Amino acid sequence: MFKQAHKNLQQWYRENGRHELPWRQTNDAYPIWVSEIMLQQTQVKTILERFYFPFLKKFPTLQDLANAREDEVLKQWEGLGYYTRARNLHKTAQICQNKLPETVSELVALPGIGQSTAHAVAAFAYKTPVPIMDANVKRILYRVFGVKKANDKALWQMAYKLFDEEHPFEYNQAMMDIGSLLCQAKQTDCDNCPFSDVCKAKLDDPLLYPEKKRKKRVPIRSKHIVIHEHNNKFALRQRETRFLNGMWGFIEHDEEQELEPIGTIKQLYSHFHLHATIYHSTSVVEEEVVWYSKKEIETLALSGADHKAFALLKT
DNA sequence: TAGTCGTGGGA
DNA sequence: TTCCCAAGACT
Repeated sequence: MFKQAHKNLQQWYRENGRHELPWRQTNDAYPIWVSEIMLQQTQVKTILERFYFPFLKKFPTLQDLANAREDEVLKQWEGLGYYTRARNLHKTAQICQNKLPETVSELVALPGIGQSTAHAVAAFAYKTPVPIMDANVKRILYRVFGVKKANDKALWQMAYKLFDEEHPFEYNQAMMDIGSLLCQAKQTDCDNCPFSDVCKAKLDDPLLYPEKKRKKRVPIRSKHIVIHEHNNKFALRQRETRFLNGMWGFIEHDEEQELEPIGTIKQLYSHFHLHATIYHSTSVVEEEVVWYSKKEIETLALSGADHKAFALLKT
């Protein structure tokens, strides 16, 4: 059915694929898995420039990661966001120890590995002949099949229909690259696309596929963050909440404080916007806290908002 | 199933 | 500025 398209795709991939991506330069499942977790909801550029190499330098092997403390893993993840990814990465390393499993069913049972990542690891690390599914692939599927709306089940069915069982590894890598380079969310290059002859959306307007769901505005939440200082040390707590779990931060209040603010910060999260007023205090702290020097704080994993707050104090 | 979970790139 | 959205998982 897609024989000619598959042939076009193989040639396109040989000539235009992103072969230089570092996680394509290895057969080791460990760095491939790390890259897949990092790349969840995160752009390639960000991972490539700031996180992939430092993380692997700090934890070169699966065992090194398993033997690390969770605090160390979170520190390496600092600034990347979705910190549950880091804690699940650590958990999975401790479960597997020597080697990541090869099958989709075993992989998907591990913390932080869903259907999408399980297929990606199986396909890229172990060359298992299964199709992958991610934002790039989804966009191509919507367009090739001319579908504006679909659930996961329908998308997986389309993925298996379009799949090239003869050259699964190259096909999957190519799908990522076509989605990233040609079949983008807001821009297409249909003239150079291997699916040009079979794409249904090309007959219409590709940018109308998939249908955009209008987002709801996120609420603004106000907080009051107090940086307590005593003997050149600062009061921090390690969060035990679901939000930013495991991350260190200064003392937060919902209510306005009887202090002179040193400034305000804004932090944009996915589901709310934070407007925080920052205070500096030398009075006693009633909450249970840990006191750290400025140098010690640099070794802790802090969220973006806490970094902004602390920066206000230092200037 | 819809909400929760971070941050930054780019238009 | 404001918005979308990027190699999703979990509840």
